[in-house]
Amino acid sequence: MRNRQETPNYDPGAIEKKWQKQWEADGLYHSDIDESKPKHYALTMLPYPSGDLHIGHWYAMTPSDAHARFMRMQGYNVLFPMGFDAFGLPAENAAIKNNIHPKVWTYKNIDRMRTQMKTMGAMFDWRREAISADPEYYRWTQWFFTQLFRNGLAYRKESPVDWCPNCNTTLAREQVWGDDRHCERCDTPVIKKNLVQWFFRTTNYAEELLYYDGIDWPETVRLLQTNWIGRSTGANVTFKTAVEGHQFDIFTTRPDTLWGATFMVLAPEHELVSKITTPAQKDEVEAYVEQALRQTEIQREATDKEKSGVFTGEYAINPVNGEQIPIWIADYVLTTYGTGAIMAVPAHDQRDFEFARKFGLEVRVVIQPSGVEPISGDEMTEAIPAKGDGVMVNSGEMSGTPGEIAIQKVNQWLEERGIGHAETQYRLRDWLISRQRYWGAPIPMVHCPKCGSVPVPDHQLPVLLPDDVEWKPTGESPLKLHPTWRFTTCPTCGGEAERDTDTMDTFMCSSWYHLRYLSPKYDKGPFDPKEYDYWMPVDTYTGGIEHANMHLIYTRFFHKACRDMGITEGHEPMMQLRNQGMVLGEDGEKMSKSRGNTVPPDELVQKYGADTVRAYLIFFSRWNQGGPWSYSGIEGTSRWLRRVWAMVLEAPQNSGSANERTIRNLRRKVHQTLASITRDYENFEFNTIISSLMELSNLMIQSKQDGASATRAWDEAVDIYLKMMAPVTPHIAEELWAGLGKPYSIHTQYWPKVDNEAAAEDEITLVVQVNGKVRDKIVVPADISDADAEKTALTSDAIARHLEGKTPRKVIVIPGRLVNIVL
RNA sequence: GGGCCGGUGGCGGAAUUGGCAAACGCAUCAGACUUAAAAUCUGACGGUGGUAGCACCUUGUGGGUUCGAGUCCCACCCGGCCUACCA
Repeated sequence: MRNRQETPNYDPGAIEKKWQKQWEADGLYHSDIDESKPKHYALTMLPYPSGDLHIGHWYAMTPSDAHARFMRMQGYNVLFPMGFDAFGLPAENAAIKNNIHPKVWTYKNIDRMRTQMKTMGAMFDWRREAISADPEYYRWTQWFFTQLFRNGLAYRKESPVDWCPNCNTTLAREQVWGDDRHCERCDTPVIKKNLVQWFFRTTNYAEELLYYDGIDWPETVRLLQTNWIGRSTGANVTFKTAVEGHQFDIFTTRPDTLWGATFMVLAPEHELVSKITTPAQKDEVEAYVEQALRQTEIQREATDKEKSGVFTGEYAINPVNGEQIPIWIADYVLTTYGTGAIMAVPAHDQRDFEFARKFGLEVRVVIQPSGVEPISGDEMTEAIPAKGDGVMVNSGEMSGTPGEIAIQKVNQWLEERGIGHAETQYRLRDWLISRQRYWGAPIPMVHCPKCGSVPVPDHQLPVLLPDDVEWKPTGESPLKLHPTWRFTTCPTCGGEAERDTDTMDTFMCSSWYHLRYLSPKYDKGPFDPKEYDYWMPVDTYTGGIEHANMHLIYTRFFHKACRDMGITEGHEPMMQLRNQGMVLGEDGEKMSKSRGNTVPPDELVQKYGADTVRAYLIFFSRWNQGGPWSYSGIEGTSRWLRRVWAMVLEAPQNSGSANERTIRNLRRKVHQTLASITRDYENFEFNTIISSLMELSNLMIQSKQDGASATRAWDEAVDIYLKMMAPVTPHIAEELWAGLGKPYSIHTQYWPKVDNEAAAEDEITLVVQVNGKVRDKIVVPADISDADAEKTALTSDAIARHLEGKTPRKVIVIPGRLVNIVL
């Protein structure tokens, strides 16, 4: 109020535009190879150009940007690129709805979102922008496909696959969610279809993907991936049918229960079913198979469904004891896992138990748990899981083997007899890559009646996506309906051939975008090796945890496959991963248009400025946790920035000189804050960065009132303060920095160093407890000895009152903190 | 059913990783400034009792370890996420 005349108002709209222009004009955020500096590749997951920048994008990108800026001030040459994951279904859906070409829709959205993103003031190097729908980008996506094909990592097969009837396309296993098995994009329950599709051999890497050596990834992501990959160990055992001697393998995690197998179960789709079924059972079996297949088509539903199945009429010989046991078929056995056939041990497996009880099959106990009465198969009401503490019984010569060594011993026994061998199974499936949609990178393969599937040669890439296509979904690939596009000649024999009319899963595009950023215009390969050698691997990667089992698995697979093909180096693409949580609406619910609880970032920027929005987003909660938005909360952050503005610019009310104690306290707080904020930036703990800055400005404002503003300590405090806030609130920091006549730009300054002497406390508050209860607080010199601390504590009046004349049994002294007197 | 994460004032959240619970902010209340309002500034603000010094209670519940537990261990309750006939 007093200084309105001379102090300009904080006008974020004006200063933010000004500096964004200046930074762009100066190329302040261009990052080029510089061998004299250590490099830091900071990456945040690229957005899909949905049309509008969402507050979630701000939430994801702001801390990523702040951390990148911090690293830059730490002396690193930082690369922080941005681009667009531009292929994908929403473009087609919007196209259908509004009758606008997917390409037009997508590129219009990109322009809009790029403009919006620039208002964030992030240090993106836009020269490195990559857009996955550009032909110069997907040329290399296609090139990678042909590389994978040539190296045996891409193959084509017919199989029952997940089909989304709404999106009219197949999906990868990872893109089918929830207990009702719905489409990840549109929530429609998926159905099964038998189709010929392209797959990548992700399962080749199942084992290696379980190792996270040398990378710093959150425990939760590693756990999600580990569970998804689903490693289980056991044995494969070969059985024969009794009559015709057909061989078939089963997988079991409990080979030590082999003697308890009282029947076998094949999946209805198992190839042996038609061969072994006896004439008497034929009608019943065929009816069941048909019903099971139809059911799969509708949906292989319901976990708590009643067991069903049919006897084939044929028996199997149990290789461990020569017994004949009946072979059934049942839909609780899946073709897609293991060998599609199991031995059933009802005494020790709940599913088998339910099946046995329903159909009156024998239940035979072969593992006797310790400390329990011998159990009888007839009397059991549920299966007794075979745990490690049991002992094998009713198992011929293996009887008496203790549980801890049973599996290993049986495996050895099986191997010696050539009956079976130890085996590891993974739940992970190969990655289904074909999509029956238009807006994607065409699969660069040609199908020739003579030569089979032939990859399009490198010099013919990219296989361009034609513009003149009827993209309305019919269940057929739109490219198939194009009058001419699919007809071509075979690259091998020159004969008439057809192109593959499917496009690739967009997760293929995003599996390597971090490589394209290195050199988005490079045309001799997917990336410039010079750039690769300098920048890779990604040092810090940030993004949502929802990608744990999709993008983050795919990109690791992709990198490992490329390594084995000699394209990349190292075992992992991203060294450090950090996940953000989710900003919820003010009502604590997930934001959605239908709920009406979305938060529009553009309006907030207009009202408060980008710096306030950035600061509030990282202040309101722990970043990896997320939480509800608050419109009144952001007012507090806005208030803080206005206070800082006034603190730096307004003429002091008290221009006298501060006393020594004020100066000492000011410097101590500044350097203590610097130490804790430095640690917070390093650890991605952003919310406490803001609260520490608020605390410090509260003290600085007080110091200023006490006459500190004409001192060197004050200048130092302001200098450090602006540098500490620069990564989070880059515009106001730059403006105030410039206003003080300091050299442009604050963002190229080095991070200040902590003065440990200044930060040291010379007095501490000694907490004195009696029997663990705080009874006194005494200010003492910081370097007080344990003995003196004890003496001081014991002589306090307040303590004496609580001692009631008794002699302490024990006194515990925690140096610099407290004394606990135990009576 | 299995796995994981979480539960701290009216609200969002801090807590040096076993050492003063509630930092910082929001909301609220009171006061200053103002003709008035906004903005700004000052103060109060976990609960109970007391004029007060102070005392007792308090981190989902119950137990345990420890001189000392929001933090470690055991059991349970609640909420969220993932997964699911995976043999």
